Amino acid sequence: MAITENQIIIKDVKNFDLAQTLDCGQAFRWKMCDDGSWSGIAHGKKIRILKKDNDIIIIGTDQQEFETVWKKYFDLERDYGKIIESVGCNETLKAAALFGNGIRILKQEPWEALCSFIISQNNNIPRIKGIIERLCENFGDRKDDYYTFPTYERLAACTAEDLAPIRSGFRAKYIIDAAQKVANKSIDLNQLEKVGYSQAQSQLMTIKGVGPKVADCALLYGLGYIEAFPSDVWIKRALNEFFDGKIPDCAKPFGGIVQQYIFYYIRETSKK
DNA sequence: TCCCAGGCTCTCT
DNA sequence: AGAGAGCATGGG
Repeated sequence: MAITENQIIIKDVKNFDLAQTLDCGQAFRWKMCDDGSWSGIAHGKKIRILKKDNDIIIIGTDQQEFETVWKKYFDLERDYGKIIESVGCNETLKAAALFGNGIRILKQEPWEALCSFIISQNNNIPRIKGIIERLCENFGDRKDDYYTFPTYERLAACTAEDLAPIRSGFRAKYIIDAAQKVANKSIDLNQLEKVGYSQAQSQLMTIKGVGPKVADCALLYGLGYIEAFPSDVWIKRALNEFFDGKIPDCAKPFGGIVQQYIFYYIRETSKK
């Protein structure tokens, strides 16, 4: 790894395609810039990231922050090549994994993941992005030219009418219920990372508007449960069409990653 | 215009 | 326990 004043370079990173990872529907605050780099906000910080050959360059950070924040966020210590190899038990699965071989599962902040996927229900990705942008602009903290993701404390103090400007529809009351349950400690998100998948899922489902799918998204993208397998309309269609309704056994230990390969594969190949 | 979207709640069998 | 309507909003 090479370091200069305001950026770091990570040499020879495998299985990391920025577009595949940042625009595959797992996170909603990344934008591609005119020069092909990507700009995003996470953990209250804004960075730009780009790829040059097989090197990853992160602008707007330093080594200390990289070690404590971005290394984990971008899941850089996981060997995705090995996972892709081990799902060879099924030809369609293998094809999907190879097609999306640059996807990494981002380890997002638990509250942001939970809140974002509450917003995602019965919704489409462009509109999810818009709602989240308005949520941040209205209730996040301003930091020079951007807004952080709102805290649950801030949203716990809101009414559904207060959230009207973000135009989230019927989801507003769900956001508030989630924020209140986290704020008043009836749900401890940090604790959920340690209690095991099933326990964590059922606790999340005590929130109004959180069912198995939204819970699985929070578990996978926010709480580090790589075995969580969010099953939305796209995945259900794909499972029925290609996999007899359920994922092959060889994929189960890292179902969430495989789920993302399938999601990306069917959506990209169905584009006109 | 119309259909549908990274679903869930509520009600009625 | 299983099926189906309704939900807010707006992208394509």
